[in-house]
Amino acid sequence: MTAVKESSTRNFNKGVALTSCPVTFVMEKIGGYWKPIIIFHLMSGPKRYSELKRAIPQITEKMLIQHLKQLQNDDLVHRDAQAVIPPVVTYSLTKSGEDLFQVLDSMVDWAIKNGSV
Amino acid sequence: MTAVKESSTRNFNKGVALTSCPVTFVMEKIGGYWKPIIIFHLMSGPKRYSELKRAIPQITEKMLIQHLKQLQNDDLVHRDAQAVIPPVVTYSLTKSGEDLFQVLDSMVDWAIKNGSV
DNA sequence: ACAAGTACTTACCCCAAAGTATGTAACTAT
DNA sequence: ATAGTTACATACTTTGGGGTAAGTACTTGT
Repeated sequence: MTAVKESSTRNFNKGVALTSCPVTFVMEKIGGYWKPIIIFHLMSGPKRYSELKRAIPQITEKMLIQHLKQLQNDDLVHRDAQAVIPPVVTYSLTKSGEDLFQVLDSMVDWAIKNGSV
Repeated sequence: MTAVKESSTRNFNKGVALTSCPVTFVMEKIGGYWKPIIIFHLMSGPKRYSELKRAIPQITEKMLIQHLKQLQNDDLVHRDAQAVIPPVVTYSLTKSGEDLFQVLDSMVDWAIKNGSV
């Protein structure tokens, strides 16, 4: 157990910045490499786990379920599992998840304007 | 020198995903804890280094200049230094930086709607 | 003489995110 | 019998972002 100072900036952020800065709030939800990509693929409709895997070949299975779980916890993605064998698990965006379209869209706009692709 | 496998997902991303996914492109520019906050503070006009420091008390000086440098390299922020003593260095948003307003704004919208603050 | 302010720089540490590799349960098709 | 499919789980390692602490050069105020 390595102690973390009570007064560290990290702790301060966890308590204050994350809840008071809306942009950081969003980053916490869709930040990282894979989340926006997963969300993007779910924008075109619900997908099975294996479909997502094929749609994003570079992602490892660990990263895929890990992020799907986090997205569920953040109520951006809904998981529907059918109790059949082989299992059929379908992921879809929640209302909050769908609402992210505006955010991703403005990002794409900016990227196009500013030298990407 | 620890070798990194040629075929690692990371390398693949550096070469492909970063340039082909606009959202990831944006994340690379404004991702992380401090960049959006710094940009936010520059939205209200040019600021001196020390002004930024006072405006964001939790940030360390190392993080502040580090990110200011990265923002310069990404052409989001402009640095203006006057050769006087004590030094006067002013940071301001470039056109690209100002254009980020739409992106940050849509993030704030979403955050308000979805349970932050 | 020396503290204080300005805009940094440098060395070092820590941890969480990301990646690698492998295993599992339950069934189906050959 | 055994290979394949589906949707995961788990142990281990790496790496980069972020943090701490301290120092620098130059000048002004007391």
